[in-house]
Amino acid sequence: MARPRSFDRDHVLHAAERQFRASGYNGTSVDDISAATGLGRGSLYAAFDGKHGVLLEAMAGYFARLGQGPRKALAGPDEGALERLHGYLLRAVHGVPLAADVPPAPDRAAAACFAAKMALEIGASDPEVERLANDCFSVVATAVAECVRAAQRNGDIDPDADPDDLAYLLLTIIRGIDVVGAYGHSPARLTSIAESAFALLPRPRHR
Amino acid sequence: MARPRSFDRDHVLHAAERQFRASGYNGTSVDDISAATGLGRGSLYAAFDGKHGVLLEAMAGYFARLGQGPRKALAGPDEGALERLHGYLLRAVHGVPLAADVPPAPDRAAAACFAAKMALEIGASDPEVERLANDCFSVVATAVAECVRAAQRNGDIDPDADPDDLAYLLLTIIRGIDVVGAYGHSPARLTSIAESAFALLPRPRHR
DNA sequence: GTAGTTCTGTACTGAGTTGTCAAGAAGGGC
DNA sequence: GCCCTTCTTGACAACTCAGTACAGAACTAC
Repeated sequence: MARPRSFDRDHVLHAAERQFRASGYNGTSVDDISAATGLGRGSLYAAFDGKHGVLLEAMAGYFARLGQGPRKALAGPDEGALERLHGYLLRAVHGVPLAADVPPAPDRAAAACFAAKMALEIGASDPEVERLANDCFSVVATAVAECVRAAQRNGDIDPDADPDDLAYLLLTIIRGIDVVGAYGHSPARLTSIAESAFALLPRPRHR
Repeated sequence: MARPRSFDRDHVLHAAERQFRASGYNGTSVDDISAATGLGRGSLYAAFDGKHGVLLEAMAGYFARLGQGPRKALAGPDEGALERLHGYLLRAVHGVPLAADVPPAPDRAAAACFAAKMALEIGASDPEVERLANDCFSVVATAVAECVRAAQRNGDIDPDADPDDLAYLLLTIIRGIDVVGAYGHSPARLTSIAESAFALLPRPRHR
């Protein structure tokens, strides 16, 4: 009974996310989003209620993808849990991809976690963004902690270590790699950091 | 033979730094800087050549302060080196203060390392900022590595560990704490992360 | 005290920004 | 095939921003 939307909502949000990650929130104008998505201003305002609305929805989409990216990558049997953690740490060197089948962003600052970037830039003055970013962190932290527990059950990590503490630490390191990557360090250097972190994981004592 | 400046250059740069750290680069207007520093536009342009110039000089000042803050805090005899590392990690929970005698910023995103914040926000499109930020990182990394070596000499850290790798990892964790802090986590949670990191430092085997 | 130089504040310009609006286009129900 | 609803497009007005220019103030040297 009415004209249907001619654009794919997710596709638009992806393009907007890429733009926000590349230029930051305040560095991105509505015209930039318009150009990146191909949508006119009017459509943008009608569909997302402006720049801030686009950001919130893009972050919500990002959050939703975390359930299919990191969470799936970390879930699995106890046996390979330690190796899954290892792989996850190493993949963090290349940043957080826009989507599973999309290559990571060319420059490292744009490859950093979307939620982290937005939280650092505007989280202090934007509670909604801060909360969304924290949600992103929490969901991955839970997945990492579960993977740590799996590795503990398999005897690969010291059973006395607190899995939640360890998960927080690992995620903190991964977010730190994003920052160090933004300084312009080579992937090799970042890999070295990730490997050092992995090497320090507490192994069972009776080894 | 001419009218002297009526403002203190360092004071102005400090105020500008606070503003940049609170609102980000693109979120800060020249008028904001003017209001924060009390300087008129004309004086700002004459003394610093505009917003970008203010940023570069503020970052240079930040860099200079690193030599008196972290570097001095980490330097010292081999004996207390491990404890100095411990203290440094724990202080990172409160962020990087504007100056030694100034309390840390009220909200955590504004307390994050100035260089890191700027690198993440505009480093990708601003090579000068990226380089300055990297300089900041390097000088502290060197100081941390030296402190690690001191702790190794004192038998508190595994002598087989690579001090440079460990320093990079520790600094990555500290930068990660900035990010996690921006999510709104409590200082207690950040402290827990810092303590977990410290606990994982490789101790000598013959203990 | 005066001249000369530099600093300070403000007004101005042009570009860029956001959010709105109205007119036209496109598609589904009947 | 017609009508109605919704989407889309582009233009518009109000505003903010960065950077410049100019006039006045302050200070020093003589």
